Amino acid sequence: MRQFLLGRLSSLKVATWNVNSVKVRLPLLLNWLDEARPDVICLQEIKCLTADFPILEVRGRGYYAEIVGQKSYNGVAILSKEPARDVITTLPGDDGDNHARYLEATIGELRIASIYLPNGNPVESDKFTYKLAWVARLNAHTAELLKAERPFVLAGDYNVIPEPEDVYDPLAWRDDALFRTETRRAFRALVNLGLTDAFRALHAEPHRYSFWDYQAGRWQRDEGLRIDHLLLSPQAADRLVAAEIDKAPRGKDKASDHTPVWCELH
DNA sequence: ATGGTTGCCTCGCAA
Repeated sequence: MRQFLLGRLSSLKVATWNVNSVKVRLPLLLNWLDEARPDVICLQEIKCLTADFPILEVRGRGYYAEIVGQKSYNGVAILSKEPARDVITTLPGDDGDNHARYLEATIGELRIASIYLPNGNPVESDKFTYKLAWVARLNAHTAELLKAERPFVLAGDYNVIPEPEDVYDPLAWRDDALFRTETRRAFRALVNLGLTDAFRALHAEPHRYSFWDYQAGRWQRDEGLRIDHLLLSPQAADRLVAAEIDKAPRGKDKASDHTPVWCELH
């Protein structure tokens, strides 16, 4: 299997990054592609129409691009050194859902999804209902993916804080849509289908974050959330050799409020 | 401190 994952390469680096506008973040994105050289990177919140994605610039760095954009909000993409195959652009289960939040494709022998799960705030609104329904759809679709018994990675901004150790102040976030009991229960049900949280599988230490709010000096005080996750199928988890959160891009000028998370499969 | 910041075909909304 190994030699077929990405042709001549012996390992596969898979990353996820909510860039919060690909237009504004393009210099930082291109810089990170040059430095980190992921084989695949899933992007969220590109915040542009598909036709406006800077496809020539990423081609110049050696990446193919699959894009699901929409005006102003949301939007996901998958950049990869090898071209994507068998692309789907919506999460099955609700034909009326027109948010650009899901993209799934095959790269080499790896199935990969770029996920931008709904935020869900405020909790007393239909946005929270939509969030929980979206996770339920993802759960149902994942159950189908698992039947193939192949390596896959569900990568993205889940807008879910899995555990108290994944947030700087659990009490303050208790009733937020990212940390509500219903949200965490739905996320656990997804993971309990048999998925592995790549970062947590290799890092026991608490308070490792992938997002810091722009407001109130959260970055300067390292008061963040771990909400960007790489969930691996059993066949992918068997090949997991490394996982990291790269904090460096969050500290740069014109940073996204999220920073890249990546894992390596042998 | 019910504050604070960023990005969007911006003057309100989403995060």
